[in-house]
Amino acid sequence: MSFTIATWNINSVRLRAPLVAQLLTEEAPDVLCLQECKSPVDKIPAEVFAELGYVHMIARGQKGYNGVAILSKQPIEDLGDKDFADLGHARHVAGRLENGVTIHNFYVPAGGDVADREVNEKFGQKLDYLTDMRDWFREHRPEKAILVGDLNIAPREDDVWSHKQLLKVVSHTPIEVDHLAETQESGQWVDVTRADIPEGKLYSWWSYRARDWDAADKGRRLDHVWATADISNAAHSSRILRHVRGWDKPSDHAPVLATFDL
DNA sequence: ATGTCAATATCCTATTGA
Repeated sequence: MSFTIATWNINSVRLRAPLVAQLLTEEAPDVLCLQECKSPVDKIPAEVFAELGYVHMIARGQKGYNGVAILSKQPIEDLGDKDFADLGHARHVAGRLENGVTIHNFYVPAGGDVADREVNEKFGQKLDYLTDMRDWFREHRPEKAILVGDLNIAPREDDVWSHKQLLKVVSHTPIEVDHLAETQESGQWVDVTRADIPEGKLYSWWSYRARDWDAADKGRRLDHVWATADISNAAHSSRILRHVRGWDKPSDHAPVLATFDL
């Protein structure tokens, strides 16, 4: 069986429910993982998605900030969530499909503006969140699992528009890249997107602040699809839907997709 | 490159977060 998973930081699921519906209609992924829903779970417009066949949803939410949801055409068992680094935020939820595949949906803290935990508490929280992820996956070695989400780090030089100019910018600093690498190693996660598309610049986020995001093209690959080694070979056809960033009233993130033959 | 966008609280403007 082949199934396609998509991940998308939606930046308000209520405001952009029509865009979610458009993506579901045009791409028909089996599973869509959303981040930054910015909504309590009971106010997510699940009925809009159910009408399109996505009758199963597992979600965690809070008022105004954060929030993650997994929409699925197939039944998905709620495996719970973990409040990594004890921030009291809704940033993770996990589910299991009937084929036995576990899905982790993450929204890693953005980390604020200054890349120094001594003066910026949010940066420390981001590093602690990643360290807690690392320790947890060391303790609970994932198998037959997919991890997706807005990890808020662009690890490779070709994951950013200018490696040199972003070395001190939160999302691409060496300490963040190191922390992300340790998390990836602890779960023996394979970066599916880069296994599929190993060469060339690849972005999933473009700032709202650019006058012309498309022309400037100063993007970063913050959104990721990882899989454990036992199923990563089944992945193919990875895509980042850049054109979605150009939709009316868009999210600043584009959806990232991968297909697995399992 | 201090620009744009969204949610909230208090109210139609400021603050916070990204």
